[in-house]
This record gives sequence, structure tokens and C-alpha cells, in this order.
Amino acid sequence: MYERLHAHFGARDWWPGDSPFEIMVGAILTQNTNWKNVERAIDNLKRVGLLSLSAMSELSQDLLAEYIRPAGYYNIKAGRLRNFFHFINKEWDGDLDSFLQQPAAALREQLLSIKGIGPETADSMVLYAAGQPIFVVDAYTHRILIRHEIIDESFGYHEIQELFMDNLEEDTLLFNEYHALIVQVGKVYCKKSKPDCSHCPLAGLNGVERQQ
DNA sequence: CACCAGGCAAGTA
DNA sequence: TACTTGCATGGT
Repeated sequence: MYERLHAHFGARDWWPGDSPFEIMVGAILTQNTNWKNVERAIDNLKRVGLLSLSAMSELSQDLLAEYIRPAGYYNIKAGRLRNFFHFINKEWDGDLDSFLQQPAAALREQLLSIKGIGPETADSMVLYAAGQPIFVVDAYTHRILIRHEIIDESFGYHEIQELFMDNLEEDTLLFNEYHALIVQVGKVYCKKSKPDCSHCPLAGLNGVERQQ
């Protein structure tokens, strides 16, 4: 699966961001949201020089919500961002780098304890901000594996994650590329209601031919 | 016009 | 435990 995807799409420059902090903010903003809208929100913050932990920590929730408005769910996400800032400031004295240098398991556990950060957001942060090898599972991953009859609907987030991590080298770059490629093939060929399996590089995988 | 996008939390059965 | 709903904008 990885080889087919990589041959078809090539390397992805995935999860752009100039800093771990920017990547983590993006990870919260992109929840159920198109990345282009997240970029508008992040650009708003950059334009006024507020894209830092110290600066954003000072903003009121309402003002923060205004800046991130284009990302949608702005009131909810402003609260979630503030929960995240509060944790780093309170538990790590605002030292994000030290926080990210912990082992992946400890990092993940603490991220999940923050209200507003679920499994996918936490794992995205561990992989793309901390650079540690953990596999990110998303809705596309779930849908693609079901359509190719590799799993059934009973598989949850953790089971899918184990499926990949038990069968792959623990390699940050591989996990980074793989997740990016899954999102790409999902966006282009494996949409919810308009799958285009005829040109999909995964057609015929696992012996399942050109299903609709 | 309808549907969806790089989810999560809270509420309900 | 397992669904369902609210959150909300911008693109296709």
C-alpha cells in the first residue's frame, strides 16, 4: 500500500509549519476542517505577530476566536487552544521544547489529558511537532481500510494504529509520509460519497477490485 | 443547492 | 458501551 501510494504521489511536503508551536496550533485548528481555512487563521495570527505561546496566552478567548474565525468552530477551538496553552504554561513553565523532548508515550498521555485534544490531534502533535514515530490514524485511514476489506467497522482508532505500528519499522519519516499519502489518496480517490476507484492507485489492493 | 473538510466533547439510550 | 448532536467556516 505504501509503495503504491509513494509511486503514485511521490513525497509529500506534509504538515507545513515554521515551528513546533505552529504545527500544534494547526493540529487543533484543523479538527474537522479543511487545511486552507486553517492557513487563513494562522496567517491572521502571523500578520499581527501573535503566533507564539507567550503572545497567544495573553489573548482573551473572544479576541483569539476572532483571529481564528476562518478555521470554523472558532469559539470551541479558542477554548481548546487556551486549554493547551494553560497546560504548557502551568505544568512546563511555558517551555514547549522541554515538553516535546519527552518520550512519545508520556507526551501522548499528557496531550490527551488536555480537553480538546483527542487521539488524532495528540498523535499528529507527537509525530509532526515532536518528530517521534507514532502513526496517525484519521477518517481516511479508516475508510480506505474498510473499502479494501482489510478491517471491518468494529476497528477503533487504537486497533488501526496498532495494525500499522505492529507491521512497520518505527520510522518517523515513514510514518510522516504514510499518513500524508493516505490523506492524499483519500481526498482525491476515496471520498465519502464520490469514490473514484477506477483511477485509484490502490485499486485491486488485497484482491478487492474496483469497488465503488 | 447539498456535502464535506487532516475531530472532540457532551449528552442520550 | 455505543450512537447522536453541536460546533461553523469556506470550497467544490
